[in-house]
Amino acid sequence: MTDSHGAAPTGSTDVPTFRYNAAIANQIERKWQDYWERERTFYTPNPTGLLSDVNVERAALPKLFILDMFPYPSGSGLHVGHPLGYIGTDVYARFMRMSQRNVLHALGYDAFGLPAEQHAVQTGVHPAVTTHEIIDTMRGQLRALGLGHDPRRGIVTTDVGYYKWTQWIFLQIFNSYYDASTDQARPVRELLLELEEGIRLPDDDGAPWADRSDLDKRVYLDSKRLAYVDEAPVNWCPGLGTVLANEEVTADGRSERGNFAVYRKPLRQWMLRITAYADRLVADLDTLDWTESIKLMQRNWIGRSEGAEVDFAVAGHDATIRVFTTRPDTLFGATFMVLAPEHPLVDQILPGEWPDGEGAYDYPPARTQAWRGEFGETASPAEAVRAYRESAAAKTDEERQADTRQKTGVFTGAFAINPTNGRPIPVFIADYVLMGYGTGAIMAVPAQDERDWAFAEQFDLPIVRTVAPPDGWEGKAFTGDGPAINSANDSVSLDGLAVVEAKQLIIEWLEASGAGQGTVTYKLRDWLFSRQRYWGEPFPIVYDEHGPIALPESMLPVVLPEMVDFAPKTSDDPDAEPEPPLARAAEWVEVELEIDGEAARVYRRETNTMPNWAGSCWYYLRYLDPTNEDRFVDPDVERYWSPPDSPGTVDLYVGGVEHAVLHLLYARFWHKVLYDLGHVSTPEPFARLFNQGYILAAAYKDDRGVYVDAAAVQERADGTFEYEGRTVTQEFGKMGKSLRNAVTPDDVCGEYGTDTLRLYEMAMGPLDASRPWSTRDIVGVFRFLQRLWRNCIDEDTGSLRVTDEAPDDETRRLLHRTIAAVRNDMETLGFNTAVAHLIELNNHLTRTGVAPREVIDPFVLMLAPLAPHIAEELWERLGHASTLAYEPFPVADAALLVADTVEVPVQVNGKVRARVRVAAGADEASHEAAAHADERIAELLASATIRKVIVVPGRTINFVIS
RNA sequence: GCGAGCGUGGCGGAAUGGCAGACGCGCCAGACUUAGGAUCUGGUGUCUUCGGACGUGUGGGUUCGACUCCCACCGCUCGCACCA
Repeated sequence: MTDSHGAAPTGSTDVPTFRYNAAIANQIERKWQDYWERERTFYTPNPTGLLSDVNVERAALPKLFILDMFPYPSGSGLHVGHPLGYIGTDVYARFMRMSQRNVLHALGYDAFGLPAEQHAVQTGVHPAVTTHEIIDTMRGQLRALGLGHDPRRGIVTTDVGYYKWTQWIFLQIFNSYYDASTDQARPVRELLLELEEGIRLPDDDGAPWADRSDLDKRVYLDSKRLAYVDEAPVNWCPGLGTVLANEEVTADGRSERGNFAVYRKPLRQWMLRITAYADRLVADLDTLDWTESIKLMQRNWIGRSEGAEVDFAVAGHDATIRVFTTRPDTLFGATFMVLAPEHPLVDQILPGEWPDGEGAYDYPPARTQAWRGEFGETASPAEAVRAYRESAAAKTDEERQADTRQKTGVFTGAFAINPTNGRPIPVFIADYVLMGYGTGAIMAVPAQDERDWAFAEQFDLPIVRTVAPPDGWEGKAFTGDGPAINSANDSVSLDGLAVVEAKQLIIEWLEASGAGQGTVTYKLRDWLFSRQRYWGEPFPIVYDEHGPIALPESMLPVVLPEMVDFAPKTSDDPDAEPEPPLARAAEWVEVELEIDGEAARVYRRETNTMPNWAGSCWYYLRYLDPTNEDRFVDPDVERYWSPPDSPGTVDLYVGGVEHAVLHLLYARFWHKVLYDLGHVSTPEPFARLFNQGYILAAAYKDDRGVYVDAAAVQERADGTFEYEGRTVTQEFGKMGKSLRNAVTPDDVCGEYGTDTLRLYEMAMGPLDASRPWSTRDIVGVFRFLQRLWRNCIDEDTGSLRVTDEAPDDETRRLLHRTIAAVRNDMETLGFNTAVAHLIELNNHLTRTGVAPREVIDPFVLMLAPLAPHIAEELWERLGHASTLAYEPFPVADAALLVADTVEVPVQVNGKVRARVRVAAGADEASHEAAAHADERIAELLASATIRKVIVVPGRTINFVIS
């Protein structure tokens, strides 16, 4: 503690003994944190089960589930930015407890994953050890913030008792398939039953079900599961020895952690069939109370687009190229095709030599020459294709991005047939077509697509407009709506139709002629779910010689084996093969089991582990019933907290926008699977989502561009900044270790107390806005608490100053206006204005110099959600025997909200010229009369013609004159 | 490039289409003080000939009345980035 600020304890001589300062605040805070723990104040009752022992009468109240995005325990500790959301939810939770709701509010820890593992690798200390040390430290820091969590529900995802159920949910996913006819997940065993009974036929081209071998049947069923093994190109990071999720790779293709190179490499990996839910994940967004921007990000990520698949025959080959297009109406204008460079069909359709002259249909030789572009000198299409692929592969991502204007590609020598008119059109490969989207091939319609236009210009390709641009159109591609032109053949004519109608008609024609059909495509891909890491949940899967087998539920949990050497095998060789650390645990991997009554035999365990996201997909459900050893959550408990009429289990979910897509999408997916299988009663996990802003802070760079310790920077008189005598430049950024601008809650609590920190974080701006931290400003709310304390407690004697005298009328009315305002602010998470209203009321009491109990009692209750420790202390000193946590929040007396008289501004031509007092509820005529009675107004109106008078009773009077 | 959001004092921010700048910081003055970077009291948008005039990024519009609604532009932030 320093000798600066009013926080200095009773060291100097003339500071009153009982003044509210940091020492007294800290003492009060510790006292009440101990009280809440001892009295189990925030134990939230379940209606049944193990957690129905305390406060059980409250389970009869309507439930409210408030959730924070739980923290990842990080070695660098907490700064004041981290708890912003936690304080916000705590204030709301405390308010709702006082509003007679049974509030569930808890905080667990998301502790599996790469950061902890890397830290462990670097220090050589096992991640289980460091993780628990860090969690203990964080629990201490968060306890000091006075958060009213139910401590029994604070699960840790790395505890066996938790991840057993993560594995159990994986089994539910593995043992399910998506039934397109009922549009829901169903158990695979039901599919098997229907196949065996012939109710359903296999949808592949294979033999009748009864004729299939057991192995064929197993392969078929495995191909239908929501969790399946597939070969997929993934982000392989040999420097970390693991594959990485897309979000763990930076924009320039390196690992977020450690900055190692990342390569695309096809590997056999576990995938979860999230794409089966794409439509529902989009559609159900409409039922959620989330910000539009987050919904939009999810919609964009899922990337649903409607269109058609069209088959183009390849001239001279027994092959067809299937394309996806959102503009089937422009099919008549498709003058060439483009395949992704790695499209599997490319090598099949390459002719032996360049088709010039005769072999190039009607295209003149000058043109076909141009199509070869920079590869014009190559001897054959095959060589040109090889050269182009090499040049494309050599490009970095940055070069590719810079190239978005300049199209590159090469003619394959092959021609395809436009199904509308039989015209042969050249087939190209180009890297602006991506293998991973649609079918990896496009029909190019330069007249209606800017990219295709650019390519056509580059390679001298024909352009045929099939949508008439508006008169005077001087642009290139026209992507807007307009009547179709040049779009007719013997069996169909789109000419004159608008885009929507044309699409519909051409799809009918495509389907009738067998050349294609309407379809929907998504940008969303199945979720790559395995990692070559040690520090994650093991899969409940073993292998026999044919493939994966799910362990029965009775064999859970599959415990992560203790390993001394848990480090991944790393290298700088892009061709190195991943080696999961668990593969080295030989005794664990080889396991003899009796599965499903089969004879005991040796299996190999799955050695990949689950990604970090798995544990966070369902933690909110475990909060409901954290100690249940028989179920992931008891059905009765689940139904209590997720009544079927609620749009989602969690009533309010608060967290940063950085999880807008991945975590929130993954969790919604898991929840929907559990919903389909009847394990949860709501179709969505999070009914309302609120994104809190970030706390920003000034950071300072020296002339080398290196960040210096912001706490040691001084501001000069001229507004510039210096650090150790050198000039540094200021910028603002997210608070944290890397910018060296972190302020810890421990610092603020030590200097002012936790209540001041809480109040400051709530007062500094709206919860959803990012705002710069300003240590200098904290003293404002500290003074507020100090004044409130002084109004209630004599600073010299410590005795209560509150009187039983009735407040004067003005004070009483102000109290009730404050109650109405604060209550409204609490309901709408407008904590910044709630604080302002309380400060106003307190300033009024300070001015009048009296503290009537009739005002102080409700004042303390209103303050309690924001600054609970000082509120509890004052509440006790006011003579109340127990905690105020469940006292009813004050209700304003409506009669006191309407004043006897109100001051109304009088405008002349919209400008305020005077204010007059009128009786509350006075009619328009009285308002007008009062205005005329005003000297200044009378003067202004005397020499003018009144054209109109607008009176909004209680609001304004406006004279329109000329 | 596309999409979304946001522009209010020196600073953080308030304002169901009806008194712009609540509340806080800072600043100014005063009180108490050996002292104050503690605490308390008062003041504080700009200009002003002291009547008032002007003020919510810029320009226009709707309205008796616009920070608020509409259009265009400028600036900042975020997301996506050849998605066919």
